[in-house]
Amino acid sequence: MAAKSNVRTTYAVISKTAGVSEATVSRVLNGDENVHPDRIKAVQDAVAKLGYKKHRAASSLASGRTGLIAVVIDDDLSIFSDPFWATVTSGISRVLMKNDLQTLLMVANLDSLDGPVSHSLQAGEVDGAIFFQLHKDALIKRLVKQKLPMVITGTPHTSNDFVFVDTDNFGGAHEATNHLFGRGCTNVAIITGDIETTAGRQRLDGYNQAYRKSGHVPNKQLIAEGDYSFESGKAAMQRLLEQVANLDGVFACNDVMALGAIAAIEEAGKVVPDHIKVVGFDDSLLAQTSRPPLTSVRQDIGALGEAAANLMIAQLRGETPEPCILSTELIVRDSA
Amino acid sequence: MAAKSNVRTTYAVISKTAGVSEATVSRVLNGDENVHPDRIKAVQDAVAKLGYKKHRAASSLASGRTGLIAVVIDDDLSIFSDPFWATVTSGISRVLMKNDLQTLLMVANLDSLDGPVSHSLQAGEVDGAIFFQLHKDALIKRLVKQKLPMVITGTPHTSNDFVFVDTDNFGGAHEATNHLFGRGCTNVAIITGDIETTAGRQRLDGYNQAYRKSGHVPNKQLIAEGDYSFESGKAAMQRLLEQVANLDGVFACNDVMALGAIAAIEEAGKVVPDHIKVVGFDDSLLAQTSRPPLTSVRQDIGALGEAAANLMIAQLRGETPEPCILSTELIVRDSA
DNA sequence: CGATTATGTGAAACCGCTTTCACATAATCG
DNA sequence: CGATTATGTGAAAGCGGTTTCACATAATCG
Repeated sequence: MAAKSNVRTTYAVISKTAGVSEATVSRVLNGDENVHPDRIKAVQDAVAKLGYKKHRAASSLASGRTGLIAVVIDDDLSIFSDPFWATVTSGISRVLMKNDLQTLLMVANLDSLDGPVSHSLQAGEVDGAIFFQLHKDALIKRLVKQKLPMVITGTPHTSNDFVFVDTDNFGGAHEATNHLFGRGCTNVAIITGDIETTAGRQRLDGYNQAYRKSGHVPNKQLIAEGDYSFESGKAAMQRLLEQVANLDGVFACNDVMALGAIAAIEEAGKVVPDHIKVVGFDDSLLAQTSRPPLTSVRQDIGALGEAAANLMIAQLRGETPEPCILSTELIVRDSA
Repeated sequence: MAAKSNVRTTYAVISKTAGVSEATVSRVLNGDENVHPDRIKAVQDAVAKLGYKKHRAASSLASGRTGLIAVVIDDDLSIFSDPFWATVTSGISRVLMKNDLQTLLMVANLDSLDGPVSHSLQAGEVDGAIFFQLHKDALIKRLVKQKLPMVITGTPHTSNDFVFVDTDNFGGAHEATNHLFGRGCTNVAIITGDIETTAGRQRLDGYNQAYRKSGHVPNKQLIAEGDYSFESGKAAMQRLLEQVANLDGVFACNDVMALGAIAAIEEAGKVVPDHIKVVGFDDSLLAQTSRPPLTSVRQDIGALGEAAANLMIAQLRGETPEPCILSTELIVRDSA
């Protein structure tokens, strides 16, 4: 009388209830075309009735597909204070989940080609990997050879052969700089981000081109190098204030540096935006809460994640998708 | 002549190279005590030589353990701008990885007891789950019955039966309030967070108790309700300024609201900290970059994640660990 | 209308690891 | 010193799906 309760529902049970073989159950559950409608129905009914859910491990073992996509993040300083990747990741996760894939998070140092992450990826523990802002290409190159589907968030140094998504850094910087000219500025400086990164260089390029288009020539003195930190923004601004007379506009390559710049400007006794106008990049929370509220280039970070996930899914289907560049939007507030 | 290259190394290969049975290979690789040292050595050598890595799916299927821990995040607004959970998660991930566990990220709406997350967890796709700031206990309660090891980050409403980690919200708020009195304030208001949450209530309690200890009685007028947003902080402060004469100190339950409060104070023509002193909570990036720099209660968020992971690991070992409360530190800057 | 091609199905092998069980050998005991 | 108890090991049976293969039946053809 004691019913065997709580035994896992398996194909055995389903095939019995539906009156078909386990093979057919598998076919139905994997969307095989060549199954008679009646049986498809029978299986689906049984599945619904029994509340069946496939056993991932068993399925993986048999099929070789794990249903897992790794999101790999270099274990860096920036991670700890930057809401950026959190947002991207949640975008990725949402899309993957909709496609019945799981997100495996790997936060680790990627310098070594021999770390646990590297092992996991090479051992086929995942069906694909999405990378964030990589400084080292070595690992990626190796994985590409192994034909592991990959997507890179941010433009890679060696742009060939990789599938990537990125914000339109160039366009955003271009628009920001343009906006400053449009507001009547004539001496517009830039506080760059880390020029080692592709994003940093692209933003600088955008600034330069906008400058040329305005009919002026970008003076080298107007280019101050920062590293995305508050301090660097402040220091860069102080230097600019000393060296450049008539400075009336600054494009900072992220919001944090823009705030640093504003701090420096106010310490020098000048007023934003009356004397000097400031534009940031990211449109982070900081931009909204600072005083004066910061004009900034917004990138749709969630969309970035979703795009990355979609590119991954395309690859899993066997397609070879084109890289994807997402456009930006200038949010105008009081600072410029 | 064509060597079968690129075939996966399996126990079959290892057992041959090491001259033992597959069973013994398994024993060695799972740390079984009862194996002769010589054979352990033999197996380990073979493993090293062949660069072997266990096949997770196969191992899962056979053992019932997946090696996966879910990190479950309610798909809420807060996620998108709050670096908090990113930091916690990376702490979790780091510790888990060290213990040969993987982090499965699940960002989803948890209201339904029938969503994909719920299914995954109940279907045994993971060995345990770490939850963030939950509003609904229903899912958790069900999982607890299924004996799925769980850790909750943040204090749950129904505090019994759950293993959780949290910041010492009470202590932090207590210290913050105390600090204001120590600075000579006599009329100290609080801008609370969401009182529905345990954290919000605990911070209020800390404020109240510190107030009483100082010998004064906390006036109801001094308690303004916020919801952690900039706007709410600003609005709350405006109300306080109207209603309370001689206000000279404010404890805001997070940094964002503290900035909102400062904005309101300055708009009212008063100066921080000369007229009114302000303390925040979180010691986020905002606190460092605001003007004046914000005195704030710092919580070690990375440690919170590590603690959560460690509690999970303890449960996996069969222990029933005590909840864990992490202490805070008051970072004194210019605002108070 | 018999021969050929499509279509649908189930039996069974297999994916790579874990674990039970039986068994051989070594250590301990009365 | 024969009888117990420990200790170490391998053969083999799963774990729960997927996929090949052979086979039956239905549709199409000359």
